[in-house]
Amino acid sequence: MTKAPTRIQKRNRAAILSAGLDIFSQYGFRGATLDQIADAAGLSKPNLLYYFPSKEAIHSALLERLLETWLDPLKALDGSGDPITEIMAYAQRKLAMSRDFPRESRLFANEILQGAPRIEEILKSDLKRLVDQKAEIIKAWADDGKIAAIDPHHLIFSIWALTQHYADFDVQVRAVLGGRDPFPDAATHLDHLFQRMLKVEP
Amino acid sequence: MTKAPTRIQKRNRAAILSAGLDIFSQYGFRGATLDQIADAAGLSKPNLLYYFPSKEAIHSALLERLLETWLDPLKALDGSGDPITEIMAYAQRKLAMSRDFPRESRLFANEILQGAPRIEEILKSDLKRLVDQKAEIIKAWADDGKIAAIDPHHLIFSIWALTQHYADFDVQVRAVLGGRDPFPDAATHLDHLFQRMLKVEP
DNA sequence: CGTTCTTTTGACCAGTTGGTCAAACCAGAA
DNA sequence: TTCTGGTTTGACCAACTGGTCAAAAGAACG
Repeated sequence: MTKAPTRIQKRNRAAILSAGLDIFSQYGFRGATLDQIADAAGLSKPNLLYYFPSKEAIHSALLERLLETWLDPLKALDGSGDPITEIMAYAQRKLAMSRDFPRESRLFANEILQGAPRIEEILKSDLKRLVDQKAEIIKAWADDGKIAAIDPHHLIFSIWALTQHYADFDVQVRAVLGGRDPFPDAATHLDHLFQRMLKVEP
Repeated sequence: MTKAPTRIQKRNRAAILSAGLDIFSQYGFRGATLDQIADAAGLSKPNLLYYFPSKEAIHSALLERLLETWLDPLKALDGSGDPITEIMAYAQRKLAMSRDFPRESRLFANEILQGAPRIEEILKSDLKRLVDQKAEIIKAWADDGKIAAIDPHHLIFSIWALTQHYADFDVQVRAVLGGRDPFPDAATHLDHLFQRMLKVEP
Protein backbone atom coordinates (compact mmCIF):
# COMPACT_ATOMS: atom_id res chain seq x y z
CA MET A 1 0.00 0.00 0.00
CA THR A 2 1.65 3.25 -1.18
CA LYS A 3 1.19 6.41 0.83
CA ALA A 4 -0.07 9.62 -0.70
CA PRO A 5 2.89 11.79 -1.79
CA THR A 6 3.68 14.76 0.41
CA ARG A 7 3.91 18.32 -0.83
CA ILE A 8 7.71 18.13 -0.89
CA GLN A 9 7.68 14.83 -2.75
CA LYS A 10 5.43 16.27 -5.42
CA ARG A 11 7.60 19.33 -5.88
CA ASN A 12 10.89 17.45 -5.99
CA ARG A 13 9.70 14.64 -8.19
CA ALA A 14 8.38 17.22 -10.64
CA ALA A 15 11.63 19.18 -10.51
CA ILE A 16 13.63 16.03 -11.19
CA LEU A 17 11.46 15.01 -14.13
CA SER A 18 11.69 18.47 -15.63
CA ALA A 19 15.45 18.56 -15.16
CA GLY A 20 15.77 15.04 -16.54
CA LEU A 21 13.73 16.06 -19.56
CA ASP A 22 16.08 18.98 -20.15
CA ILE A 23 19.21 16.88 -19.94
CA PHE A 24 18.07 13.61 -21.51
CA SER A 25 16.46 15.41 -24.45
CA GLN A 26 19.74 17.16 -25.15
CA TYR A 27 22.32 14.46 -24.51
CA GLY A 28 20.41 11.18 -24.71
CA PHE A 29 20.48 8.52 -22.04
CA ARG A 30 24.17 7.70 -22.19
CA GLY A 31 25.33 11.27 -22.56
CA ALA A 32 23.35 12.59 -19.60
CA THR A 33 24.78 12.40 -16.08
CA LEU A 34 23.08 12.31 -12.72
CA ASP A 35 25.20 15.25 -11.58
CA GLN A 36 23.85 17.36 -14.44
CA ILE A 37 20.28 16.39 -13.66
CA ALA A 38 20.69 16.90 -9.91
CA ASP A 39 22.24 20.28 -10.57
CA ALA A 40 19.44 21.33 -12.92
CA ALA A 41 16.87 20.19 -10.38
CA GLY A 42 18.58 22.08 -7.57
CA LEU A 43 19.22 18.95 -5.52
CA SER A 44 22.25 17.01 -4.39
CA LYS A 45 22.89 13.72 -6.16
CA PRO A 46 22.09 11.51 -3.15
CA ASN A 47 18.96 13.54 -2.61
CA LEU A 48 17.92 12.93 -6.18
CA LEU A 49 18.49 9.21 -5.70
CA TYR A 50 16.20 9.38 -2.69
CA TYR A 51 13.31 10.14 -5.04
CA PHE A 52 14.27 7.92 -7.97
CA PRO A 53 16.21 4.71 -7.39
CA SER A 54 18.39 5.08 -10.51
CA LYS A 55 19.16 6.98 -13.70
CA GLU A 56 17.17 4.37 -15.58
CA ALA A 57 14.15 5.02 -13.38
CA ILE A 58 14.08 8.73 -14.22
CA HIS A 59 14.42 8.00 -17.91
CA SER A 60 11.75 5.32 -17.83
CA ALA A 61 9.32 7.59 -16.03
CA LEU A 62 9.85 10.24 -18.69
CA LEU A 63 9.44 7.84 -21.60
CA GLU A 64 6.31 6.38 -20.10
CA ARG A 65 4.73 9.77 -19.57
CA LEU A 66 5.79 10.75 -23.08
CA LEU A 67 4.33 7.77 -24.94
CA GLU A 68 1.08 8.27 -23.07
CA THR A 69 0.56 11.75 -24.52
CA TRP A 70 2.54 11.41 -27.72
CA LEU A 71 -0.01 9.31 -29.57
CA ASP A 72 -3.12 11.14 -28.41
CA PRO A 73 -3.24 13.52 -31.40
CA LEU A 74 -3.25 10.57 -33.80
CA LYS A 75 -5.83 8.70 -31.75
CA ALA A 76 -8.08 11.73 -32.08
CA LEU A 77 -8.15 11.44 -35.88
CA ASP A 78 -11.80 10.68 -36.48
CA GLY A 79 -12.89 8.46 -39.35
CA SER A 80 -16.37 9.94 -39.37
CA GLY A 81 -15.25 13.57 -39.65
CA ASP A 82 -14.47 15.55 -42.78
CA PRO A 83 -11.32 13.97 -44.28
CA ILE A 84 -9.29 17.04 -45.17
CA THR A 85 -10.30 18.86 -42.00
CA GLU A 86 -9.37 15.85 -39.88
CA ILE A 87 -5.92 15.38 -41.41
CA MET A 88 -5.09 19.06 -41.32
CA ALA A 89 -6.26 19.33 -37.73
CA TYR A 90 -3.97 16.42 -36.86
CA ALA A 91 -1.01 18.13 -38.49
CA GLN A 92 -1.74 21.38 -36.66
CA ARG A 93 -2.06 19.54 -33.36
CA LYS A 94 1.33 17.92 -33.92
CA LEU A 95 2.87 21.27 -34.88
CA ALA A 96 1.48 22.79 -31.70
CA MET A 97 3.14 19.99 -29.73
CA SER A 98 6.47 20.80 -31.37
CA ARG A 99 5.99 24.40 -30.31
CA ASP A 100 4.75 23.72 -26.78
CA PHE A 101 6.66 20.55 -25.91
CA PRO A 102 9.92 20.63 -27.86
CA ARG A 103 11.84 18.82 -25.12
CA GLU A 104 9.48 15.87 -25.30
CA SER A 105 9.93 15.76 -29.06
CA ARG A 106 13.71 15.78 -28.70
CA LEU A 107 13.62 13.11 -26.00
CA PHE A 108 11.74 10.92 -28.42
CA ALA A 109 14.09 11.75 -31.28
CA ASN A 110 17.10 10.90 -29.15
CA GLU A 111 15.61 7.58 -28.18
CA ILE A 112 14.93 6.67 -31.81
CA LEU A 113 18.38 7.82 -32.94
CA GLN A 114 19.95 5.49 -30.42
CA GLY A 115 18.05 2.60 -31.95
CA ALA A 116 15.02 2.79 -29.64
CA PRO A 117 16.34 0.05 -27.33
CA ARG A 118 13.79 0.86 -24.64
CA ILE A 119 10.68 1.32 -26.78
CA GLU A 120 11.22 -0.79 -29.88
CA GLU A 121 8.66 -3.35 -28.73
CA ILE A 122 6.07 -0.65 -28.18
CA LEU A 123 6.72 0.79 -31.62
CA LYS A 124 6.29 -2.62 -33.20
CA SER A 125 3.08 -3.41 -31.32
CA ASP A 126 1.05 -0.46 -30.02
CA LEU A 127 2.29 2.19 -32.44
CA LYS A 128 2.13 -0.07 -35.49
CA ARG A 129 -1.38 -1.17 -34.58
CA LEU A 130 -2.55 2.42 -34.15
CA VAL A 131 -0.94 3.62 -37.38
CA ASP A 132 -2.24 0.67 -39.38
CA GLN A 133 -5.72 1.39 -38.10
CA LYS A 134 -5.60 5.08 -39.01
CA ALA A 135 -3.98 4.26 -42.36
CA GLU A 136 -6.99 2.09 -43.02
CA ILE A 137 -9.26 5.11 -42.49
CA ILE A 138 -7.17 7.30 -44.75
CA LYS A 139 -7.10 4.65 -47.44
CA ALA A 140 -10.89 4.46 -47.34
CA TRP A 141 -11.08 8.23 -47.81
CA ALA A 142 -8.74 8.01 -50.79
CA ASP A 143 -10.65 5.09 -52.29
CA ASP A 144 -13.88 7.04 -51.93
CA GLY A 145 -12.30 9.98 -53.77
CA LYS A 146 -12.63 12.26 -50.76
CA ILE A 147 -8.91 13.02 -50.72
CA ALA A 148 -6.18 12.58 -53.30
CA ALA A 149 -4.75 9.09 -53.78
CA ILE A 150 -1.79 8.99 -51.45
CA ASP A 151 0.11 6.30 -49.55
CA PRO A 152 -1.48 6.47 -46.07
CA HIS A 153 1.55 5.31 -44.12
CA HIS A 154 3.87 7.74 -45.84
CA LEU A 155 1.31 10.51 -45.39
CA ILE A 156 1.52 9.91 -41.65
CA PHE A 157 5.31 9.82 -41.81
CA SER A 158 5.21 13.12 -43.68
CA ILE A 159 3.10 14.72 -40.97
CA TRP A 160 5.49 13.50 -38.31
CA ALA A 161 8.53 14.66 -40.23
CA LEU A 162 7.19 18.08 -41.15
CA THR A 163 6.02 18.94 -37.64
CA GLN A 164 8.68 17.36 -35.44
CA HIS A 165 11.38 18.98 -37.55
CA TYR A 166 10.51 22.33 -36.00
CA ALA A 167 11.18 20.98 -32.52
CA ASP A 168 14.10 18.64 -33.17
CA PHE A 169 16.01 20.95 -35.53
CA ASP A 170 14.97 24.15 -33.80
CA VAL A 171 18.46 25.63 -33.54
CA GLN A 172 19.12 25.00 -37.23
CA VAL A 173 15.78 26.46 -38.29
CA ARG A 174 16.32 29.56 -36.19
CA ALA A 175 19.92 29.91 -37.35
CA VAL A 176 18.78 29.94 -40.97
CA LEU A 177 15.92 32.32 -40.24
CA GLY A 178 18.21 34.70 -38.39
CA GLY A 179 16.58 34.02 -35.04
CA ARG A 180 12.97 34.61 -36.08
CA ASP A 181 10.22 32.50 -34.52
CA PRO A 182 9.40 29.90 -37.18
CA PHE A 183 6.07 28.71 -35.84
CA PRO A 184 3.57 31.24 -37.16
CA ASP A 185 4.89 30.90 -40.71
CA ALA A 186 5.24 27.16 -40.33
CA ALA A 187 1.56 26.87 -39.45
CA THR A 188 0.36 28.65 -42.57
CA HIS A 189 2.98 26.90 -44.71
CA LEU A 190 1.81 23.46 -43.56
CA ASP A 191 -1.78 24.52 -44.01
CA HIS A 192 -1.18 25.40 -47.66
CA LEU A 193 0.94 22.32 -48.15
CA PHE A 194 -1.57 19.82 -46.84
CA GLN A 195 -4.41 21.56 -48.63
CA ARG A 196 -2.62 21.03 -51.93
CA MET A 197 -1.45 17.55 -50.97
CA LEU A 198 -4.93 16.25 -50.18
CA LYS A 199 -7.26 18.12 -52.53
CA VAL A 200 -8.82 15.79 -55.11
CA GLU A 201 -7.86 16.61 -58.67
CA PRO A 202 -10.66 18.40 -60.51
CA MET B 1 55.64 20.17 -43.99
CA THR B 2 53.42 17.08 -43.54
CA LYS B 3 54.55 13.74 -44.88
CA ALA B 4 52.44 11.65 -47.23
CA PRO B 5 50.38 9.10 -45.23
CA THR B 6 51.52 5.50 -45.35
CA ARG B 7 49.32 2.57 -46.38
CA ILE B 8 48.73 1.64 -42.74
CA GLN B 9 47.88 5.21 -41.79
CA LYS B 10 45.30 5.41 -44.53
CA ARG B 11 43.70 2.13 -43.52
CA ASN B 12 43.58 2.88 -39.80
CA ARG B 13 42.47 6.46 -40.11
CA ALA B 14 39.62 5.31 -42.35
CA ALA B 15 38.70 2.52 -39.93
CA ILE B 16 38.64 4.98 -37.04
CA LEU B 17 36.47 7.47 -38.90
CA SER B 18 34.03 4.76 -39.91
CA ALA B 19 33.87 3.40 -36.37
CA GLY B 20 33.52 6.91 -35.00
CA LEU B 21 30.68 7.57 -37.40
CA ASP B 22 28.91 4.43 -36.19
CA ILE B 23 29.24 5.30 -32.54
CA PHE B 24 28.87 9.10 -32.59
CA SER B 25 25.81 8.91 -34.86
CA GLN B 26 24.14 6.59 -32.38
CA TYR B 27 25.13 8.03 -29.03
CA GLY B 28 26.16 11.61 -29.74
CA PHE B 29 29.45 13.11 -28.67
CA ARG B 30 29.00 12.79 -24.92
CA GLY B 31 27.42 9.35 -25.05
CA ALA B 32 30.14 7.82 -27.21
CA THR B 33 33.30 6.43 -25.60
CA LEU B 34 36.78 5.97 -26.99
CA ASP B 35 36.72 2.33 -25.91
CA GLN B 36 33.62 1.73 -28.04
CA ILE B 37 35.18 3.42 -31.04
CA ALA B 38 38.53 1.67 -30.63
CA ASP B 39 36.72 -1.64 -30.32
CA ALA B 40 34.62 -1.01 -33.43
CA ALA B 41 37.75 0.00 -35.33
CA GLY B 42 39.64 -3.10 -34.22
CA LEU B 43 42.35 -1.11 -32.46
CA SER B 44 43.51 -0.63 -28.90
CA LYS B 45 42.66 2.69 -27.31
CA PRO B 46 46.24 3.97 -27.15
CA ASN B 47 46.67 2.93 -30.75
CA LEU B 48 43.60 4.89 -31.70
CA LEU B 49 45.01 7.93 -29.92
CA TYR B 50 48.16 7.54 -31.95
CA TYR B 51 46.16 8.45 -35.06
CA PHE B 52 43.86 11.08 -33.57
CA PRO B 53 45.02 13.17 -30.62
CA SER B 54 41.63 13.18 -28.86
CA LYS B 55 37.97 12.23 -28.95
CA GLU B 56 37.23 15.78 -30.06
CA ALA B 57 39.59 15.41 -33.00
CA ILE B 58 37.77 12.35 -34.35
CA HIS B 59 34.42 14.08 -33.99
CA SER B 60 35.68 17.27 -35.60
CA ALA B 61 37.12 15.37 -38.55
CA LEU B 62 33.76 13.68 -39.07
CA LEU B 63 31.76 16.89 -38.82
CA GLU B 64 34.09 18.67 -41.20
CA ARG B 65 33.87 15.90 -43.79
CA LEU B 66 30.10 15.85 -43.29
CA LEU B 67 29.45 19.55 -43.78
CA GLU B 68 31.56 19.45 -46.91
CA THR B 69 29.26 16.97 -48.63
CA TRP B 70 26.03 17.72 -46.82
CA LEU B 71 25.30 20.96 -48.60
CA ASP B 72 26.34 19.86 -52.08
CA PRO B 73 22.83 18.77 -53.12
CA LEU B 74 21.43 22.21 -52.28
CA LYS B 75 24.33 23.98 -53.99
CA ALA B 76 23.45 22.02 -57.13
CA LEU B 77 19.98 23.56 -57.27
CA ASP B 78 20.19 25.52 -60.50
CA GLY B 79 18.33 28.78 -60.93
CA SER B 80 18.43 28.49 -64.71
CA GLY B 81 16.88 25.02 -64.86
CA ASP B 82 13.22 24.05 -64.95
CA PRO B 83 11.80 25.03 -61.53
CA ILE B 84 9.73 21.98 -60.68
CA THR B 85 12.35 19.60 -62.07
CA GLU B 86 15.09 21.30 -60.07
CA ILE B 87 13.26 21.21 -56.76
CA MET B 88 12.12 17.64 -57.19
CA ALA B 89 15.59 16.56 -58.20
CA TYR B 90 16.94 18.20 -55.05
CA ALA B 91 14.43 16.33 -52.91
CA GLN B 92 15.30 13.03 -54.57
CA ARG B 93 19.02 13.69 -54.10
CA LYS B 94 18.45 14.30 -50.41
CA LEU B 95 16.31 11.18 -50.10
CA ALA B 96 19.08 9.17 -51.74
CA MET B 97 21.49 10.55 -49.18
CA SER B 98 19.21 9.36 -46.38
CA ARG B 99 19.22 5.93 -47.98
CA ASP B 100 22.95 5.74 -48.75
CA PHE B 101 24.43 7.73 -45.85
CA PRO B 102 22.07 7.33 -42.90
CA ARG B 103 24.89 7.49 -40.37
CA GLU B 104 25.93 10.89 -41.63
CA SER B 105 22.35 12.10 -41.35
CA ARG B 106 22.11 10.83 -37.79
CA LEU B 107 25.44 12.36 -36.85
CA PHE B 108 24.11 15.69 -38.02
CA ALA B 109 20.79 15.18 -36.23
CA ASN B 110 22.59 14.34 -33.00
CA GLU B 111 24.70 17.45 -33.26
CA ILE B 112 21.64 19.66 -33.78
CA LEU B 113 19.71 17.98 -30.98
CA GLN B 114 22.54 18.78 -28.62
CA GLY B 115 22.23 22.43 -29.53
CA ALA B 116 24.83 22.40 -32.32
CA PRO B 117 27.60 23.72 -30.05
CA ARG B 118 30.30 22.84 -32.57
CA ILE B 119 28.62 24.06 -35.75
CA GLU B 120 26.24 26.81 -34.71
CA GLU B 121 28.48 29.48 -36.19
CA ILE B 122 28.61 27.66 -39.52
CA LEU B 123 24.84 27.30 -39.55
CA LYS B 124 24.42 31.01 -38.91
CA SER B 125 26.93 32.05 -41.58
CA ASP B 126 27.59 29.57 -44.39
CA LEU B 127 24.33 27.63 -44.22
CA LYS B 128 22.17 30.72 -43.78
CA ARG B 129 23.89 32.43 -46.69
CA LEU B 130 23.41 29.42 -48.95
CA VAL B 131 19.77 28.93 -47.99
CA ASP B 132 18.96 32.61 -48.35
CA GLN B 133 20.49 32.58 -51.79
CA LYS B 134 18.52 29.53 -52.94
CA ALA B 135 15.35 30.90 -51.32
CA GLU B 136 15.84 33.96 -53.48
CA ILE B 137 15.81 31.76 -56.57
CA ILE B 138 12.70 29.90 -55.44
CA LYS B 139 10.95 33.16 -54.64
CA ALA B 140 11.68 34.42 -58.14
CA TRP B 141 10.15 31.25 -59.59
CA ALA B 142 7.06 31.75 -57.47
CA ASP B 143 6.79 35.43 -58.38
CA ASP B 144 7.04 34.50 -62.06
CA GLY B 145 4.19 32.02 -61.64
CA LYS B 146 6.41 29.09 -62.53
CA ILE B 147 5.64 27.30 -59.28
CA ALA B 148 2.92 27.73 -56.68
CA ALA B 149 3.28 30.59 -54.21
CA ILE B 150 5.06 29.03 -51.28
CA ASP B 151 7.34 30.23 -48.50
CA PRO B 152 10.82 29.44 -49.89
CA HIS B 153 12.53 28.92 -46.54
CA HIS B 154 9.83 26.63 -45.25
CA LEU B 155 9.83 24.77 -48.54
CA ILE B 156 13.49 24.00 -47.97
CA PHE B 157 12.80 23.00 -44.37
CA SER B 158 10.07 20.69 -45.66
CA ILE B 159 12.47 19.00 -48.04
CA TRP B 160 14.98 18.50 -45.24
CA ALA B 161 12.35 17.18 -42.86
CA LEU B 162 10.69 14.82 -45.30
CA THR B 163 13.90 13.25 -46.52
CA GLN B 164 16.04 13.14 -43.38
CA HIS B 165 13.16 11.58 -41.47
CA TYR B 166 13.76 8.32 -43.32
CA ALA B 167 17.34 8.17 -42.06
CA ASP B 168 16.98 9.62 -38.58
CA PHE B 169 13.78 7.76 -37.65
CA ASP B 170 14.62 4.64 -39.60
CA VAL B 171 13.88 2.20 -36.79
CA GLN B 172 10.49 3.79 -36.14
CA VAL B 173 9.55 3.81 -39.82
CA ARG B 174 10.54 0.18 -40.22
CA ALA B 175 8.78 -0.81 -37.01
CA VAL B 176 5.54 0.71 -38.27
CA LEU B 177 5.95 -0.83 -41.72
CA GLY B 178 6.65 -4.26 -40.26
CA GLY B 179 10.26 -4.26 -41.39
CA ARG B 180 9.66 -3.38 -45.05
CA ASP B 181 12.18 -1.19 -46.87
CA PRO B 182 10.57 2.26 -46.90
CA PHE B 183 12.70 3.86 -49.59
CA PRO B 184 11.09 2.77 -52.86
CA ASP B 185 7.64 3.86 -51.68
CA ALA B 186 9.06 7.00 -50.10
CA ALA B 187 10.55 8.05 -53.42
CA THR B 188 7.25 7.84 -55.30
CA HIS B 189 5.37 9.34 -52.36
CA LEU B 190 7.63 12.38 -52.27
CA ASP B 191 7.45 12.64 -56.02
CA HIS B 192 3.67 12.90 -55.94
CA LEU B 193 3.79 15.17 -52.95
CA PHE B 194 6.14 17.74 -54.43
CA GLN B 195 4.38 17.61 -57.76
CA ARG B 196 1.16 18.66 -56.07
CA MET B 197 2.91 21.08 -53.79
CA LEU B 198 4.58 23.04 -56.57
CA LYS B 199 2.19 22.83 -59.51
CA VAL B 200 0.69 26.24 -60.32
CA GLU B 201 -3.07 26.41 -59.86
CA PRO B 202 -4.94 26.24 -63.17
C1' DC C 1 7.78 20.73 24.24
C1' DG C 2 9.18 15.84 22.47
C1' DT C 3 8.53 12.18 19.22
C1' DT C 4 8.21 10.22 14.82
C1' DC C 5 8.68 10.24 10.13
C1' DT C 6 10.52 12.44 6.09
C1' DT C 7 14.20 14.75 3.85
C1' DT C 8 19.00 16.12 3.10
C1' DT C 9 23.79 15.62 3.20
C1' DG C 10 29.00 14.44 3.40
C1' DA C 11 31.90 10.82 2.96
C1' DC C 12 32.69 7.10 0.46
C1' DC C 13 33.11 3.22 -3.21
C1' DA C 14 34.06 0.52 -7.35
C1' DG C 15 33.97 0.90 -12.22
C1' DT C 16 34.53 3.80 -16.26
C1' DT C 17 36.36 7.66 -18.81
C1' DG C 18 39.74 10.32 -21.73
C1' DG C 19 44.39 10.47 -22.06
C1' DT C 20 49.78 9.62 -21.22
C1' DC C 21 54.10 7.25 -21.61
C1' DA C 22 58.00 4.42 -22.06
C1' DA C 23 59.05 0.34 -23.92
C1' DA C 24 58.42 -3.12 -27.30
C1' DC C 25 57.43 -4.38 -31.97
C1' DC C 26 57.65 -4.27 -36.87
C1' DA C 27 58.30 -2.92 -41.96
C1' DG C 28 61.35 -1.57 -45.17
C1' DA C 29 65.55 0.81 -47.11
C1' DA C 30 70.51 0.51 -47.34
C1' DT D 1 71.92 -7.84 -41.84
C1' DT D 2 71.39 -3.62 -39.36
C1' DC D 3 69.44 0.62 -38.88
C1' DT D 4 65.56 3.72 -38.83
C1' DG D 5 61.17 5.38 -38.40
C1' DG D 6 56.54 4.15 -38.11
C1' DT D 7 53.34 1.29 -35.21
C1' DT D 8 51.44 -1.14 -31.19
C1' DT D 9 50.88 -2.16 -26.52
C1' DG D 10 50.57 -2.71 -21.22
C1' DA D 11 50.69 -0.18 -17.32
C1' DC D 12 49.24 3.71 -15.46
C1' DC D 13 46.70 8.19 -14.00
C1' DA D 14 43.38 11.74 -12.45
C1' DA D 15 38.76 12.93 -13.11
C1' DC D 16 34.22 11.43 -13.44
C1' DT D 17 30.47 8.02 -13.27
C1' DG D 18 26.28 5.79 -10.96
C1' DG D 19 25.24 4.49 -6.62
C1' DT D 20 25.44 3.50 -1.18
C1' DC D 21 25.12 4.58 3.63
C1' DA D 22 24.89 6.26 8.17
C1' DA D 23 24.18 10.20 10.34
C1' DA D 24 22.33 14.83 10.63
C1' DA D 25 18.60 18.12 9.88
C1' DG D 26 13.74 19.30 9.11
C1' DA D 27 8.82 18.94 9.11
C1' DA D 28 4.42 17.35 11.38
C1' DC D 29 1.66 16.54 14.92
C1' DG D 30 0.01 15.74 19.52
